[in-house]
Amino acid sequence: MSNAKSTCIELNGGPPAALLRPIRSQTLDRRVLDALIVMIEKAGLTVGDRLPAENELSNQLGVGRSTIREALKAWQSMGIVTRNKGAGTVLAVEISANSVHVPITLKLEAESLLRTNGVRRPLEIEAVRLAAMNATDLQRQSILDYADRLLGEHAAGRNWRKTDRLFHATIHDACGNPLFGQLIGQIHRVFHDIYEEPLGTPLLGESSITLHGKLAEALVAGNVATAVQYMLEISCIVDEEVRKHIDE
Amino acid sequence: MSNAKSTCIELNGGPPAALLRPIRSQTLDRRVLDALIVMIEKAGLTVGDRLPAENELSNQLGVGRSTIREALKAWQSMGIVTRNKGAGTVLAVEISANSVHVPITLKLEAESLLRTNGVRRPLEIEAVRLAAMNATDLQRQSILDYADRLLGEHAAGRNWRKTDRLFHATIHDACGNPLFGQLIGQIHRVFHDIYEEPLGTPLLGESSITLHGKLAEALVAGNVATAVQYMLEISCIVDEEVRKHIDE
DNA sequence: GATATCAGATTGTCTGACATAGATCAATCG
DNA sequence: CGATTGATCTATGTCAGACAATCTGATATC
Repeated sequence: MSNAKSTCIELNGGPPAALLRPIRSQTLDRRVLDALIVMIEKAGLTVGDRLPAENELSNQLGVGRSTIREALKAWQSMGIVTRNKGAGTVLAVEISANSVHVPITLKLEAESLLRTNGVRRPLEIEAVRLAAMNATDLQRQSILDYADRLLGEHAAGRNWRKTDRLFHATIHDACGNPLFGQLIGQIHRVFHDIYEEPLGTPLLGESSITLHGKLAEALVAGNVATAVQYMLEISCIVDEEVRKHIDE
Repeated sequence: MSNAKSTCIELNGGPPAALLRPIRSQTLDRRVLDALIVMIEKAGLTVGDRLPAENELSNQLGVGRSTIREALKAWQSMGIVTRNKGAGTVLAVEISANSVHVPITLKLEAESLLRTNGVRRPLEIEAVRLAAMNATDLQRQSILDYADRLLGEHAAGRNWRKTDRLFHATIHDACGNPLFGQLIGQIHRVFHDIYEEPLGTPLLGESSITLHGKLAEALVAGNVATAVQYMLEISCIVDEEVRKHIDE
């Protein structure tokens, strides 16, 4: 292996991962992050676990604390870790050596509420289409269960938001392409963080609840066109709610 | 310039007169970025312009250089600025006070080449659908022109990649929702940075060139269904190219 | 048992210093 | 005269040490 004149540990001999090379690692903080990924995987750290302290990383990797901080800052701004004064740095997403996190930014203008939903719509619809074709029996059963629970909770006047999230997450999972769940999830986070939380009111209208039940039935039955149609209607209801909100 | 005191805008709030104002102690680098946005807008800086040096920002804003660096690191990791040793920090995207850049990360696994194209497909198709319905006459003419140029360049054996980019960018522009262009553009960048550049070979097959011409005709004629169909075929050709590449 | 307090741990910030790569410009040589 | 080379300046990259602010957990107290 590469056991050259390395005063630092394995910062210089980054493993040339198979096929998916983690972008060009020339700057020091990039290599720090690469080393951190290896370290995290070796230690089996997962979401919620705490990373070693900055000073310890600094000693262990043989780089200054500022470099460690800048590397972690990059991860923090991308949402990969969360850092709290006094508490430490904790992992916020799953991460492994054969995955690479690509930063993307959405530039939102003041009037982009409808536009945000506009890009979410085709993604949701495609996810439903794929799920209706590819879902396993187990997944179809889960989707049905969540839909029942959703209708029940709504009828009982209880909080159905969490079940709604699980319902859609199951669909995204069933479509077979995890990127759909990732993208839609983050766009959903945009909705929540940028719009709902500051505005104080949820944008998801209750009128879509019954459509969720019909969507589940069609999807589980493999009725692709019908399921897609219901998903489209659900998305359009969000548009209406947004317009109603803007008018006020 | 005005007095130096006014440039030190309420970042520290004055240590002696520090009231109990900050209930929610926003982190310092966050405030640095907010101040930077104001500064950029006031100075009229745009893409390609250089920001003041770290030391100057440190003096003007009254915070340590490490804080400036961490703030800029966050912007760098989100692709908002690029930084080069000796050269300085330059703006990479338009930024203004009434826009917010939302960080999103795509976690790519080793086998997600097809999956990346999988999420791009519904976005491209929806963009074509919207463009076919909403494009202005001027935009339709541009799309036709670029398609002609594309076919001509391909027939002449010249490099047609730039024209291809312009062709699609015009469609994204014509769809009326700038988020489509943003998302697709960044996903395209993922393709290029992560896959094509390390692998050394372009994935866009030449067989799709003729389809571009048909797509342009259908789109310009407002024939929505036909245009969508051609866009779908183009995207599927990319899938085939990817599969061919994986088999080798 | 519940609360208050204290010590340790950890990130946030500042300061100062040096290293390194890009940019600029003048001097040199063909 | 033009182009290359070299020196110098500028700005980011990295390091080290220090203190502040805050959270965690254990201890002490009622």
